[in-house]
Amino acid sequence: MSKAERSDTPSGRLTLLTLARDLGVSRATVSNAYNRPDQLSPALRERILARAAELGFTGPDPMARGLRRGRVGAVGVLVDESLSYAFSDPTSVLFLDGLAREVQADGLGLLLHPARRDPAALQALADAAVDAWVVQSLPDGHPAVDVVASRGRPVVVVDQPALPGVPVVGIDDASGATTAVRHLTRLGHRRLAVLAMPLGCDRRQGRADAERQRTAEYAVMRRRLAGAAAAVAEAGLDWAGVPVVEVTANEPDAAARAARELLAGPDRPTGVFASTDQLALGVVRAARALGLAVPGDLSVVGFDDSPAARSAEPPLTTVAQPLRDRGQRVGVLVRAALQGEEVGVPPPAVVGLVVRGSTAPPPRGG
Amino acid sequence: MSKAERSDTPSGRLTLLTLARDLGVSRATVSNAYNRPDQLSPALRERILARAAELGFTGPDPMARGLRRGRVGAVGVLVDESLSYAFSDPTSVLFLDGLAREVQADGLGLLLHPARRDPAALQALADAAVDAWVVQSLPDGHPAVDVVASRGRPVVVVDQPALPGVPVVGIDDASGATTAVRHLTRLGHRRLAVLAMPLGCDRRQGRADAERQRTAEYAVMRRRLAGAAAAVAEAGLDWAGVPVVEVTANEPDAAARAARELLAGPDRPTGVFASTDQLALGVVRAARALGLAVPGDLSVVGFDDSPAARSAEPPLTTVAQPLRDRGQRVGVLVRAALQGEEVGVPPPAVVGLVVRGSTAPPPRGG
DNA sequence: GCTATCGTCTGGATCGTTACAGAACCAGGC
DNA sequence: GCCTGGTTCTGTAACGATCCAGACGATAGC
Repeated sequence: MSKAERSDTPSGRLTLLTLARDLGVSRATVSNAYNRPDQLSPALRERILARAAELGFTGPDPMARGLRRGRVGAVGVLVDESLSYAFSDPTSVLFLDGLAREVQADGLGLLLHPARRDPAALQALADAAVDAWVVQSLPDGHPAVDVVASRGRPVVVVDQPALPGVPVVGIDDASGATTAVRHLTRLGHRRLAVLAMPLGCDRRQGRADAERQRTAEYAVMRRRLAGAAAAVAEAGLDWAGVPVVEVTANEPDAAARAARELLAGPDRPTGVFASTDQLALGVVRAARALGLAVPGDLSVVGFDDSPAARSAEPPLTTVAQPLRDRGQRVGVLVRAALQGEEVGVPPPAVVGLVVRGSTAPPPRGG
Repeated sequence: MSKAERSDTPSGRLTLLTLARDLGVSRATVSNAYNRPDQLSPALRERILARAAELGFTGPDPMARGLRRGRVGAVGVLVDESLSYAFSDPTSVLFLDGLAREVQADGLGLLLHPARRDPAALQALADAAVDAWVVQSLPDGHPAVDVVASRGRPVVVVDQPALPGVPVVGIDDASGATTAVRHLTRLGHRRLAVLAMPLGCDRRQGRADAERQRTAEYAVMRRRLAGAAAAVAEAGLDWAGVPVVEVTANEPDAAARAARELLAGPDRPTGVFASTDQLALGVVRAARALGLAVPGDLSVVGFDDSPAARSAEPPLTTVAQPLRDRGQRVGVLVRAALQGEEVGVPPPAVVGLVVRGSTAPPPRGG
């Protein structure tokens, strides 16, 4: 027996060694009983497991195993700012669900960390024990992204920000937005407006000028606005004349507040492109509060095709993106990367317009 | 120099040792540069950190540190079945948000694991590297609960199930339900009905008889039903005559489906106690679809006081429990337990009825 | 000048596991 | 009898860090 084997500490904690000494076998054998059943006789394995249960030993220590194997069984997920936001946004919820479902096949859990900017939070990210990181829809240049990217573990980005050499799972936001706005112009709408999610971290509310649109920190919004602009130009209209209203948060309430003044004016729009379904729901609510009929007086197009869009009253015309699928696709990439495969950047998923009840031709007088 | 120090592997990976050799100092000193700045001269520390940045060394390996220190910086959260459920339920969302906010002060993240029953999933739980577990509202006797409880780490349970020696953060469900139903009886309602969340894992839908109520796997529902029964008895009514309808999921849609048949009958109730706000929202929706006015024809009381209850139309009368606070309280317990403090079972939080617009005296003819 | 104290830094032990090379044993074939 | 091959088990060396007791100078106090 080696020195270690002979050591006779009373050992409050239960370890492989405890068990091995108790049974008079080597640590390696106990380890094999758990990890490689084919490496020892079934009889001995049975004996080991039985004695383990007796002593209350519940298996190898996860951290020690993690160190040795280089795996902990956790996928880090960097979500925007507060968890409640990540949980309130249906897009995000379905994404996380899809991701969790996919990675749980490998026994992986999701380690959620909000992407805060303070040093303590950044340090916590650097210290987080994960096998890979998923960065979910963060603004360009967020310091937390650099931290996780520098840890040398596989990284998969969702939507944004683009990182050199890092696969991004996303959709063709621009063409989705173009389709949405084109739907409105083809219906005959000439007075349009756009509702935008936050364009920066400063939580501004109100008209976003061209400069603000161009310098938006969220790439997704930059792309959707650009797509919308393209459709507007295509219809022979002036993009500068289309009010783009930035909302403080991607929530119906905030959108309703923002939409109220937009719809109260004299030259109110007849067609609104809301860049997410959450915003679209708010627009519909505001319209109703002002006595406007949707789609009679006002057409609203959303984006995402969240569950709420389907069950809304009226059901929302929206750009459909495969929400839960995205999570799953990210999970597939993560699993592949963890198996050492080189993963390329997948092409953006296709999006298509789903026409429902929230859009119609503009009112006669409009 | 020791044998280890002399070792001249090319070392693809960057470790403390790499850096120490490069700088001609000991591993301990490099470690101190990161963890105990007061243990070495500022000049040397600066030199170490600078060189680390140069070489691209981003700090000590989290797993090795985890093994040595006995901490990984993760709180495991065992959530019911699928993550999307945990994310869709506002109760759960606010709870998780409160928990995350609290524990992030210690740099802890939330490791989410769905509580599945298959062996692979249970194994994944046993192998999860966490400092503590939070069990969120699981049915009695769920095998996953045993697994996490047996790992020897601190455990805090939310609502249910009760575990010997484990602190539970919860509310006085029974008295909350009693208050809610009493509110209806005091308004003069005599024909009552109750909507219940799932009582078991078998996702049944329909009337739940006394036996089913008594043997419900979810303690929270057992308590709320018992509380409701008490109020009914108090009003001199027969609990057996009050239909208790079990809904397949805690969602407005499912509740609306279940409520439809309840409200369609000839002797439809004039007052419904929905055991969660989600269910209450569904009842209101179903009532409206049937042409019943709330609260004119039907009074509805919810439970939880979720954000949706406040902004619903009409705003829901409901039993208010401090949702985000609960998360924070759990976080406090977890942090305390991790600091080695003995944590007792805190008393259940107080709940109170918030009377809003969804309740009124029964219609005259009723 | 001699000890006590302080601030810095080092070496070795340790955390609990898994990977790997090889020992011990048995059976079978020539 | 000797070699080959297979199964089963052992011992040692990592994995990458942190903790702790002490070494080493320099400074201060007497």
